[in-house]
Amino acid sequence: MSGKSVKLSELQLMVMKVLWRHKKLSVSETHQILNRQKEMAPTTVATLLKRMHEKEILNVEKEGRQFLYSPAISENDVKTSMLSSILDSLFDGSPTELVHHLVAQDEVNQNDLDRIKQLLSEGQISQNKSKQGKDNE
Amino acid sequence: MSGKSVKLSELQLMVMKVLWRHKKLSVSETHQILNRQKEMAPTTVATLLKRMHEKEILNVEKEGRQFLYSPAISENDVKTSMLSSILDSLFDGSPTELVHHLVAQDEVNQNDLDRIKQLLSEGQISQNKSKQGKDNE
DNA sequence: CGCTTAATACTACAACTGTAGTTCAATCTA
DNA sequence: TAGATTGAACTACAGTTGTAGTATTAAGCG
Repeated sequence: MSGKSVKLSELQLMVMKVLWRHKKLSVSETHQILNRQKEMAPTTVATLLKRMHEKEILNVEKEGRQFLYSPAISENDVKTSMLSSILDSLFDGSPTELVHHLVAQDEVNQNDLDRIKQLLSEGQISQNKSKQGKDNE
Repeated sequence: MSGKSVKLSELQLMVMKVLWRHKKLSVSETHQILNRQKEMAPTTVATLLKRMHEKEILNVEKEGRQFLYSPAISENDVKTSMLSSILDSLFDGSPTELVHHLVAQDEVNQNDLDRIKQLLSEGQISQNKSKQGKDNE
């Protein structure tokens, strides 16, 4: 399971990232955080969250008179889904192509290269990846 | 240049792929090709092409009484743009993370792995960051 | 108990997208 | 030359997204 193709807009992704990090937030909390990156009205955020809930990418629960939203899909699922989406649509499903492009366009520095190789070497067995960076708040 | 952020929908990408491959096509030719993958009315294709031209992602030229459309942006630019877009939005700009994810999910088989490693080795030696000013964007 | 406030609900609207019908004009063909 | 065909132009419409104003309602405060 968890193999549904999720496609999120830029903004929706911003919302998700906030919620992945904070687990569960009210509308106004979400607004406060989002507002730092991009100014918008509180009602805008409310609408966004509501719609995202309608699409079942967010869960809601009521606490008192306010809603608490939380992610209904994991960051990993979204990454997988979006990555495999561009993989198919742009790179003919070839990860090699993708990586090649990544390297060729210089998005990757020597350090990255080393780490990637490192990771590839140990790679194919363990798929343990959990690194959560906290930023603001 | 060529550092503008292009974002194309799935369908638009299909159109682009057809045009990248065939260089220059009339509406009906495009329709015929696209129609194999996804059934749609000829007028639909015409509308698509027209809109894409309005957005300057396609060039047009008139031949007799029909239009010939051709790509106004290269496949490479689109790959770069979309790749760097998800790189930033999903992987905090870290190609390592991206590759890691690619590997961690079953998208990559042993053969891919080998080729990627191979390719990384070359990348590291030959085109070793011969550019400092990645002042794109 | 009224008033202010906080929160949600409802409504709106424009741009973009997928989709395609209808109309009109140019061409080809019998 | 008239009818059929081909292409493009114009129009339409619903769904999504970004954006936010307005209305309503439930609390909390004096």
